Amino acid sequence: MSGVESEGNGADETCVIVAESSVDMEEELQARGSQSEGFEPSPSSRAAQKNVRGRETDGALRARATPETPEAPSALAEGIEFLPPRKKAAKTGSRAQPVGPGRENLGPCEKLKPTSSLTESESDLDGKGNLIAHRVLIANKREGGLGQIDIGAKKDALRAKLISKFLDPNRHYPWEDALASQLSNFGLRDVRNLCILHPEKVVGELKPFYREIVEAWGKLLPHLMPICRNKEDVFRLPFLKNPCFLHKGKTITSSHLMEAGLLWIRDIMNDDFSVKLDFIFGVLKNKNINFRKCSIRSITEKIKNTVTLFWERIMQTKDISMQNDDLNFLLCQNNNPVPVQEIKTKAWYKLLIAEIKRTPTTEKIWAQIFPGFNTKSIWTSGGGLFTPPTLQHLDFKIKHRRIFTGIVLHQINKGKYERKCKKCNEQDEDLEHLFLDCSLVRAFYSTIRRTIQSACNFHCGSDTEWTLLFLFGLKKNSAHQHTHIINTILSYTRFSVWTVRNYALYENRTLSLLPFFKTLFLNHLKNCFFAIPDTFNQLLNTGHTLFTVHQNNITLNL
DNA sequence: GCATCTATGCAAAATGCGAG
DNA sequence: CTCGCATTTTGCATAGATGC
Repeated sequence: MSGVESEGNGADETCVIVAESSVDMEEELQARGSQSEGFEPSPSSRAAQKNVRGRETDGALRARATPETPEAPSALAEGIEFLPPRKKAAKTGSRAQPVGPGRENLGPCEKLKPTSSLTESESDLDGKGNLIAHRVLIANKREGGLGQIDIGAKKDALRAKLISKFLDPNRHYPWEDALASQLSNFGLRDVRNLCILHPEKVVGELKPFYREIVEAWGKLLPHLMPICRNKEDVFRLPFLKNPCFLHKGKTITSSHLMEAGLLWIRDIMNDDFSVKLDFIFGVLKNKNINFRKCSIRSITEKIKNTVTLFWERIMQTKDISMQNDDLNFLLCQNNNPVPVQEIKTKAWYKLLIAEIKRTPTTEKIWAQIFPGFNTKSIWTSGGGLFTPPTLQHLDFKIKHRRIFTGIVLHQINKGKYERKCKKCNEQDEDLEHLFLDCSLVRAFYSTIRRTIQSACNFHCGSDTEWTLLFLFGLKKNSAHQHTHIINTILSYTRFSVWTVRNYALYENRTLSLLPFFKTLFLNHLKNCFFAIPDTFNQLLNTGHTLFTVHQNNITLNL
């Protein structure tokens, strides 16, 4: 599928996710709209606006470490960003965002850059650091993706829909004859070309549009079964490269039989499924084909076995009434065979996606670090109450381990970054150190842990469970009544650690974690108080003692 | 960490060759 | 002409190296 991979998805392959990992389009639009009206759902950004605007995360590096590079305007809240193919991205500034307000302090010879991506620093990482694979992101959120659309699969699904319309005996379309004539012009030179998987050489000779149709159909064919009402229908099927007839999981090929033009089951079999060996030998001899009887015998024996099995399967399946003997297929969904013309494009798409999507690599790594931990559960953990996109973004990056730690940065630019943690100067900074083991972080965590325990009446057993909690949050469907609040606290906890670390690394500034966290969290509560008063009031009355509201003034009990 | 390219391994099909 | 064994070819999947 060179077309799809190299062209169709070229941009998708390098796409990156910036924020809003769990909001749908509507919410995203709302968030953007409210931002433009001055409402900022992220209190962090507010705090940052005063003196360190936009430095919460990536911005820090961008603003200081590379003064010639302007920070992209509200880059982190921009949503999903598609970067052009890497080489072009590095060279051209054509996709750069216009310079927005608040950019006065930047150097004179600034160069416009694309908006933020998962990369931390443009000067060091632009175009590098592959982010999260497109194949992962097309999975749904419960599987670690973002439900991103795969355009290639979407296209194939539409092509498949075309075929299923073509096969519908009850409806006729003006373009059917054109498609039928194309199908009789290659391979088997018959509409039953739709029964087999064609090699690339054969498909390559087709006109581009029909080539796409045949290729898309080929991807779905292994899921399908041709409708056969009787033995005669079976005998009209081709047996080479037909996914119905598998031997040891593979389709059967035979250049001898192909060359001899013996393509259909009825060409080589009698009504009792015995092989017409002598006839085959005769045909091969007549056509001057060099062959071995034993080779032919073994290949036909395989065909006989698989055809017999297929026939037995046909006998077991339900009788599908057909009006005529046109070619048609069934798709088995949940053990329920459905004629293809009833299949929706979305169902085709899902089938195609299943082949492409990959489970996130990060799952394996978390499983190594936490033996016995169900790593799949991280995708349904976290979230919280009106969590700002910036925080969701960070949480998503942590889950995927796409954090540019000291070790990674050092690898990329040895002169500029050290492996050591800038905060404690004790150990090398890997992800576990950054978010869990750093001595400063640990002290902070124990405070948060005590707060959650006492104010939210939440208790979980072991230290490991707490560690997992700090990394991923509580499961969304957790029975605990304060799940939302706890997840919000934890999200801000991670975000505070990350931001304070960035101040230390990029600006040599030391901030205290706890006060920083308090400011951010309080601002968030205030925003929620004004933005979603009803939900907020509901939360107030659930019995926690985390904060109180008195005359529109929120007090944090921390 | 991921994408790309290349090398490698594997199994099945095709072929080579000698013996009968 | 057939058979058995060995070898080559082919198609496919996977592993490893490399670059970003």
